[in-house]
Amino acid sequence: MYGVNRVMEPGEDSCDVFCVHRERVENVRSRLLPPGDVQRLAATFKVLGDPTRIRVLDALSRGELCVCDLAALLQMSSSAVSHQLRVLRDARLVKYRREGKMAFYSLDDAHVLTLFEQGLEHVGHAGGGRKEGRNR
Amino acid sequence: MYGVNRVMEPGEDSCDVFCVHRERVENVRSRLLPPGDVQRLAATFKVLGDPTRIRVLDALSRGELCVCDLAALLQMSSSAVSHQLRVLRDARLVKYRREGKMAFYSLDDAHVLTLFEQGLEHVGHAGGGRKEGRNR
DNA sequence: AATATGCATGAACGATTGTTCAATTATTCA
DNA sequence: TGAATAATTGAACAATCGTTCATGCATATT
Repeated sequence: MYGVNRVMEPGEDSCDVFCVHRERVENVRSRLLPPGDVQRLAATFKVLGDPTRIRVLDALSRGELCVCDLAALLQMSSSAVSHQLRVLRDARLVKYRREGKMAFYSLDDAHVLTLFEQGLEHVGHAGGGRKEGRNR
Repeated sequence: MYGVNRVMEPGEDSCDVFCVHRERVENVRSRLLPPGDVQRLAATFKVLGDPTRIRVLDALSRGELCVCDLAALLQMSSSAVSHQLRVLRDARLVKYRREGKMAFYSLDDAHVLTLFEQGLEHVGHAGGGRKEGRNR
């Protein structure tokens, strides 16, 4: 098939590991994401990778809510909510608007909801309980 | 506007936190994702939330590779790669095919690439270096 | 059968994470 | 001005994560 189990030449550019489909690897290497993108991408997904933050985003997917609304809704302290909101804010997943002493949070843009839905598609939303398509 | 800063009645269903836009919260509460979906969604994103695993998926986005290819390409031990591949496999993000003593890994389905691209859109792939659209 | 290879796994370590508790800032109302 | 309220912040803790190192298990080669 390909050049399986190629043995590396003595003088050749050594890269620590042998036993490689060389052409294929070189081809892929030239098209890898730049490190900056890798970091940013991983950072974004990492922020999404917490149940509490998912619940926050899910709550906000219907419209803006203030911190104490979120705290009441999710049954957690406003401190905990606030900490998570900061993380979400730093990742530009939510934005906020101040009105008096309250802060109203909402999803930052459409990408967030799309990511959300794509994720749900992947896990197959097999849990039931809510209608498909999230009708909104 | 809404019923801001409503005071909770003495006999009323207490939920730990006050100061709520009650109708709004109740409305949202009835449409929240079921806990199972929340967990699965967070678990999937958590797996995606690591630079090494992003690099693995990025490498596999061009086609299947064996473990030692990945190790050479990403300059890491095959043990580390194998561990991460197991995590990715458990999350159904990659699948594998055995051929002799080699294991060829590839992305599990189209959702993975879509999630990937959506994530890139969110971070704005500001790093440059690779053409937009990933032409594939 | 004995050796070598490609990969998977378990234990263990340092590093990071999310929560709680306490204190602080900023705004509203009396 | 002073008290009350909404939210933010910092320190600290247990829990989780990703890597390394060592070992185990198949398959292939001699």
